[in-house]
This record gives sequence, C-alpha cells and structure tokens, in this order.
Amino acid sequence: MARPTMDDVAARAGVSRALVSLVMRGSPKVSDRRRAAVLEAAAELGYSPHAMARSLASRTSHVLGVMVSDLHNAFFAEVVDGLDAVAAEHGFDLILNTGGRSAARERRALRSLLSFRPAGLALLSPVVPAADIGRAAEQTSVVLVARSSRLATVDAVNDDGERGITLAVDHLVSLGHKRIAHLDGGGGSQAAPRRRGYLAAMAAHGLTPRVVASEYTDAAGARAVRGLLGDLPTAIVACNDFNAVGAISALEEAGLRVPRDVSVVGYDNTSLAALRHVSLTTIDQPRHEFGRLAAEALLQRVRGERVEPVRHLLRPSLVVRSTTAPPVRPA
Amino acid sequence: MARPTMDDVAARAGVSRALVSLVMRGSPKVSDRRRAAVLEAAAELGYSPHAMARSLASRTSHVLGVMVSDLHNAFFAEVVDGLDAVAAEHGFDLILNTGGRSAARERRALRSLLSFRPAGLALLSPVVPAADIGRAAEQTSVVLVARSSRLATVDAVNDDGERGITLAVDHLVSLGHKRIAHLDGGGGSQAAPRRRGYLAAMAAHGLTPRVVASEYTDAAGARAVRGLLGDLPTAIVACNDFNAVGAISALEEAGLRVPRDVSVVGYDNTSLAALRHVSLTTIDQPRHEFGRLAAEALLQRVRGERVEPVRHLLRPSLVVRSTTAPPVRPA
DNA sequence: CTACAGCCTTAGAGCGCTCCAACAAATAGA
DNA sequence: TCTATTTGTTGGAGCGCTCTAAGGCTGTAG
Repeated sequence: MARPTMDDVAARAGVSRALVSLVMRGSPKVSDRRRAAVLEAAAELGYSPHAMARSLASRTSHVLGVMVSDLHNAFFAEVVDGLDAVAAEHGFDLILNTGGRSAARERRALRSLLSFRPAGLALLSPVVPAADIGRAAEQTSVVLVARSSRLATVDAVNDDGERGITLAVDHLVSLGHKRIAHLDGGGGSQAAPRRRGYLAAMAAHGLTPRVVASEYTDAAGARAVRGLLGDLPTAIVACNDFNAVGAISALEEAGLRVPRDVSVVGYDNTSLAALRHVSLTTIDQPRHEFGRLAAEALLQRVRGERVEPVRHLLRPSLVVRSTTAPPVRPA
Repeated sequence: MARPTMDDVAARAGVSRALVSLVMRGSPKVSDRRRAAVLEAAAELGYSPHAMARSLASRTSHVLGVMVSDLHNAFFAEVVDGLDAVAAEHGFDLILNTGGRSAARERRALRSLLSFRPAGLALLSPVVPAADIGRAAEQTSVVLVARSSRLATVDAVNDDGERGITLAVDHLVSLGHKRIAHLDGGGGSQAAPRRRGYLAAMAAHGLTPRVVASEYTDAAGARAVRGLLGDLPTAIVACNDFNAVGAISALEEAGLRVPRDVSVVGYDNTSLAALRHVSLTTIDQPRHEFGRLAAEALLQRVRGERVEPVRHLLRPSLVVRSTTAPPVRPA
C-alpha cells in the first residue's frame, strides 16, 4: 500500500516536483503541454495529493472540527448534515467526535480535535464550562450551536425558543383556547426560554398561565397529563415532541380525544411528528440551517471576512397538523 | 494563533527536541527528572502535539475515514456512534463525510477521505459500484456496513434479514396465527432477504404466504392495508417500522383494533417503535454493534492481526411489545 | 547578434514531527 | 582499575508537500 508521491509523478512526467505541485493546485501558470503530461502521469500512477503533508507545508487547514455531544440524537445528526453540506461545497473536510455528555470526555475530544489544527471548530451543545471553550477559541475559530455563551470570541447559532413557544400559544389562542397549560422541560437544554416564552405569551393575551413540571420524554409527558385529569385545560403546549406524544397517549387512555377534547402542540418537528399516525402540530427548528450557518460562520473567519462575533438567533416556525382544533368544551 | 512547537518546549525545558518527542509518546526510557521538566514546559506553553505532522513523520495514521450515505437517517447516526466509541477507545479519530446517495458525490467523498491516508475506511451503505470500492481497498483497509460485496479484500458487516423475518413469523405462529401477510419493501435495501425469509418461514410452517407490494414509508403501509380490508389476515409482518405504523393507523381508521383484531410486527426497532404511544413489536438491528464491529475489523487489520476478509452477519432479535397477541377471529 | 522582456520551470529551504544511529554517563563485571 | 554493558540523551535525515527566489527559454526589438 505504499502510495506514489509527488516525486514519482514528477519523474514519470519528466518534470520537477514543484511543477507537479502547481498542477495539483490548479495554477494557471503552467503550459498546457506540461499540465497534460503531469495529469497523465498522475492518473497512471493513481496518485492523489496527501492532505496532511499539504496542510503541514502550506500552514493552512481545510479541516473543520466538529464535536457532537450526542450523535444518538437525530437533532445533532441533522446539524452535522448541514455542516457537511457547506464544508463540502468549499472543499473542507469534517473531523468529528462525540463528547458523550460528560465534561471530561468532551475535554478529551476537544484536545484531539485541536491536535489536527483545524481551521475552525463547531461545538454542538457542549457541556464543558465556558473556560474550556475560551481556551479552545484561543487556538482556532469556534462556533457554538444550541448553546449560548457570553464569550466575546466565539460565534453562536441558536433557535429563539421564546418566540417558538409564543407561536404555539398564539396559534391556540387564535383557535379560541383560553385554558392553555405548559408541560415544562425542567432542567433540559432550552427549557428555560420555552417556559419564559409561554409565560410572556399568556400574559400578553391576559390569560392565566399554568406550568406543569415535566421532562423531555414521552413517559414524563404521560405522567404530567395524568396529574392534570381532574382539572383539564383545553390545550397543552408541550416542551418537545416526545413529551407531546406521551401526553396524547395518556389523554387517549383516559378516554379523551385529541384534538376534539384537548389540543396538543409539540416542539422540534422531529420525524416522529410528521408520521400520519401522530400528525402532531409542532414548532419547527431549522436544524439543517443551524449546521449551514455554523459552517459559514467558521468559513467567514477563516477567510478573514469577519472578526467580531456573530450571534444567530433563528426563527422557529409553526407547523400545523392534526392535533390542534378549536375547543368544544366551555372555555 | 501561532502555536508552540516541539522546539519551543525543548528550548524551555533545556533539552533536545527528540527528548520532548519521547516524552510526548510516553516512552519509558526517559528519566523522571527530564520528563517532569518537559511536561512542565509543555503545560506552561500550552503545547499539544500536531497530529498531522506526527502522522506524516511516523508514516502511520490514527484516523479512520467514514463515509455515510445519508446522515439524515438515524440508522447511520447510530452506526457512526458505535464507530466513534471504538475509535476513541483506541486513540483513533474519525473523519467523516457524506455521499448523498449519488455515485458521483460518493466518489468525491472517497477521494477526499483517502487524501488523509486513513488507517481504514468504513463505508456505510455506499451506492458506488464495486469497482470503486475495490480501488479504495488498494489504498487502505475497507469495511462495508449494510452492503454486501463479493470483493475478496474488504470486510463487511450486515444483519441477517432473512433470519429477522423468520423470528417475526415464528413469533406470530407461536401465538396461533396462520394467516400472516407480508408488506414488502419493494426495491428498498434489504427488502429482498426479508421477503425471502418470510417465504421460507411460511413454507417451514406449512402456511400459505401472501406478499403485498409496499414500500418503506408509513403512507405506503397504510395504502397496502386499505387494499387488504376485504380479506384481512390475522397478522401482518411489515418491511420496517415506518411501514408498520402506517399499517396500524389504517387499521384503526377502519375501526379495527391492534392487536385484538390484527397483530402487527415491524422491523428495525427505531426509537419510534419504543414510544409507548406506538409500542410496536419489532425486530431489532444492532446498529451500534454494526459500528463497533466495523471499527474493530479495521483496527484488526491496522494491527496486522488479520489478512483474510471477515463477514459479520449479525443476528437480529425479536422485541415483543404491544402490537402482537393471539388471534381472536377464526384462524 | 545582443538585450530584455516576458513566461515557464526548478532548486532548495522548510512545515512539525519521528526515528535511527551515535554518543555520554552511569553501572556492572573482571 | 579498566573494559563491557546498560541507560538516557541527542543530532540529523527525512516524511510529502508548499513556496520563494532564481534560473532557462522563447521571441521580439534594437
């Protein structure tokens, strides 16, 4: 598996190594005859440039590091997909590893990524303290996804959870709902802005808020609804889609129908929500766009187009499906 | 962002660069005093070794390339997760890109991955012709996941779809079912072995098979069931979980209850199946294990422990949930 | 026929590291 | 005490490439 080098190609084409280098980099200052000879020799030998040697010699990198806190989660997979799309478009490669939701493992992952001297680093929902992120930012450009930060040196891409929940509440109010409960995400990431958004939106409509403690799982959603059965609202804004699906099944088990008896709105627009069996009205987070913007933020810095940090706050959008309808019981 | 090099550390610690190299590689033949001095100097400078320079000089790679045909698909995300777990365990890093289900883009992705001279390459369900894979295999070790191949030089990890469906049929037969239909995956990947498994299992039980054309989506599952309503079987083996969920909702829309009137089995054990709202009996594919085995196959070759190709055919397993029960209608 | 632009092409020094051969210092054997 | 051995340390060549400065060649003008 000893692969040919530039010198082999040069020898075969009867030119110098430097000329081969120029051809490989697509330089215009090479005569057509030589270029053809070099390309032919390269093809015959099955030569392709050695990315690491190139990077070392040119002191530039065409690699973006990506740390994913949890690839199991489809959310991050889609963000990586967006990153990859932009990176590939600009001839950059992704080097990826996962942090497993532990600060120690994330630190190790960070060290490993930095050892490649990447042109930039995208951290997807990291759990390490801000100090570690700051240290990484001294070595290369950093963009944070789904995690905000006060650091003046890093870019960030987030969704506006407050606004997202407001969309949900407004939608329900426009259908005629007044008694709208929120199943709260507790300590989960982004749960706080969602709760804030709910409280603000209810206040804006002059309605009485009702926050029920819950979590980001379907079991928790079901449990929360069971506690509500004595005094049911006409609509529920769940903290995410899983929670919403759990809430719906608990409602159905109690003999109620969705949306006739109770309307339910989720959050995230996961593939689950789109299933016809579920057909959940929900709030869409542009995950792919998260990845695209993150990659673009890094590339802007690489190209020196920008120095000041940028903070993207993406607008979520409402996706109306079949779990919301006007209330029939007395509001 | 000019980072310190080994020479800087050596100068500060008052030793030679070679000694710093030995310390960084954890060599035992360094005195404790020197080692401490070097580590202190490195810490003060915030030095960390340059992975690419190291790889170039040592002519070894600690990088595994991964090409994912489609990261959108949660299936592959979990395989990557398994790969990452094993790789990290052995000090390897993953470099990843996606092929977008097009041969041309996959070829480009392949070229890019190979330019890093990775120690090995994992191709997850690639669509490029075998010839391209063979060419890649001349440059580095290759393992194929969720795609079989006759190439004598590559390893492969697949699930035994035939056996998986047999598990489903056996389960239903043991519950007392005799009229069992299969919703077929058509031209989808792995649909053929699943169909074969169904036919063989039905024959083994002396039952009459009934294959209904369908696809890997919930809408297709629903459509297939609607065509069945005149002459309903007592049980359905769907080609995958999405298809099964579509089938269930069509049954329910027709006023039937699952599993009382009809039992349904899915395939893949996606997160969807585990939702209490769905609670689907299904066949589990060990996706994480796919990744682990793929990584281990590569590492074995890297370490020179094996030369002959290995073909893993993983045993799927039955996960019984709430969509299967004994038939109540006359069998 | 020499001069001087161009335009191509090349030698050679490095990028940050590893690894080998050589060496100095410390220990052991005679 | 002197020569072997071991142990710890080092210089230097080289991994495959890029990049700068300098060189060769052609053609046209003087």
